[in-house]
Amino acid sequence: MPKSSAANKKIRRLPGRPAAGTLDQREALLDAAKLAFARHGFAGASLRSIAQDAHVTAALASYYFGDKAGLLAAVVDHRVAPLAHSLGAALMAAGEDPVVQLRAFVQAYTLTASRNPWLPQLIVREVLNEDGALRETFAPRFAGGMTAMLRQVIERAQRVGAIRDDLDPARAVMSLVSLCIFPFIATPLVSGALAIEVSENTAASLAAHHFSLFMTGVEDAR
Amino acid sequence: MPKSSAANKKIRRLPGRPAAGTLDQREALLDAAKLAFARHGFAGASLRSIAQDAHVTAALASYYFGDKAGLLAAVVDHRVAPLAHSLGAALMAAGEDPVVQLRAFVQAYTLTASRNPWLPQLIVREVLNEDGALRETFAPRFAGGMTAMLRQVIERAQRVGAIRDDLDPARAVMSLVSLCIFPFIATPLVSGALAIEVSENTAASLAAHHFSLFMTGVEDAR
DNA sequence: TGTACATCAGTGAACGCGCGTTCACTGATGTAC
DNA sequence: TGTACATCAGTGAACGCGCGTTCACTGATGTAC
Repeated sequence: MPKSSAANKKIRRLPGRPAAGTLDQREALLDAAKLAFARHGFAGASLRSIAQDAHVTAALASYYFGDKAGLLAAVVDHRVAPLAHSLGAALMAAGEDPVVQLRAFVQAYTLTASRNPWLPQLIVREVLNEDGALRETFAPRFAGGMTAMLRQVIERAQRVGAIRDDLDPARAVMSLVSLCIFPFIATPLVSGALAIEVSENTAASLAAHHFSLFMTGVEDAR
Repeated sequence: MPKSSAANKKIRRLPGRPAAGTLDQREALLDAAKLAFARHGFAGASLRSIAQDAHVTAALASYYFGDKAGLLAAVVDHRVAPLAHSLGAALMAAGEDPVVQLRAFVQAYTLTASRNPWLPQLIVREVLNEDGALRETFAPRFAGGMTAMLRQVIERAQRVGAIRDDLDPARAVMSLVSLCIFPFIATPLVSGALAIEVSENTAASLAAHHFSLFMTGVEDAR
């Protein structure tokens, strides 16, 4: 009769088919992977360390996701995509007024990023990578749609007279996105040298700062 | 008599002490390393591929710089530091008027970054890394000093009445830096989805956009 | 209800590979005479 | 000026290591009877 040896320092599963309902190991892997990829990059994060964080075997990652690239793709599908879609939804749900839409986007993004700091870090890291798998996957899938939406909103704001119409709308989108994203990827600079608190508590205040700086800098003074 | 075999496909040095004056192999290694680290990250760039780019043996990198971390440190010392110092100098040389100083900084940074796109990419990458060697090296050495200088200039602008004094100066620095740096690290987004040209040709125009957006967004409307 | 068995989720050990690093060695250079 | 030799910049092959991945195997589960 096999007996779980309590003498073992490590708690480890017995071989053989495990009890049902333990299938959230897949979720644990995705969570550990999203954090590790954001912290150390795709190349710098090893499957063994990710598996260890998830209390799981490294072989399980290959078993579930095929290979390391498949794990990254799954992180994008099941962790990044839902958040990206919810940002689009927040912009859409804000009504017709383009200024209100922009404020809603900035608020939604800032809150999401403060709750999930790994998100902008993972994206920037992998979009930065010239050979990054995400570069061909992510940019067209999310960044493309998101920036296109923002661009339309800004062009509408220009037509309505809320934003100077001599401003290049693409550059306006770029600047808005810069203001929103950068504080979350420059953490050591922001919370270190500048001593700014970036957290869920300060998210509303930070969003207000970014939105008002952008809108004032951009508004039609006529 | 040893004869350089012209039949070899690869042009390779003969063993033994080489002719004098070929010592720019060190420089070639630093240039190849700065590009590789910026493109693939510290973990993702191999010494063998860097050495190949520099037309040099991998063993030479260890011979010159001790180890891989030493190569990164040398890149910081001999490639990053001069550019960082020249930015500080540009700000200092701009006189007393804080608004003029800020414009000078934005112009100098934008021109430098458009000429050396690897610079912001390398910095963001390694400062992003939780275990990055640069995180403890770079942030205190450059980012700290640079943000402290900008902060002083902005506080002076507030005293002079050029910037609203209800604005948190640290947040103002963060936003200015966000506007300047982000466009150079989000290349696939900026030159892809947004179709914005970021190059030495457009640097002046881009700098003007960032400076005017920032100053208008931030100025004292009294 | 009890027993026999096919299924298959997950394992653990091993695989080859590319990595950073080391080191005995090479031979043109610069110096001593 | 010519020769002998110590120096040392750089090499190439080898090192051990950790990586991603594979695969024969395990045994609880769910099903058939």
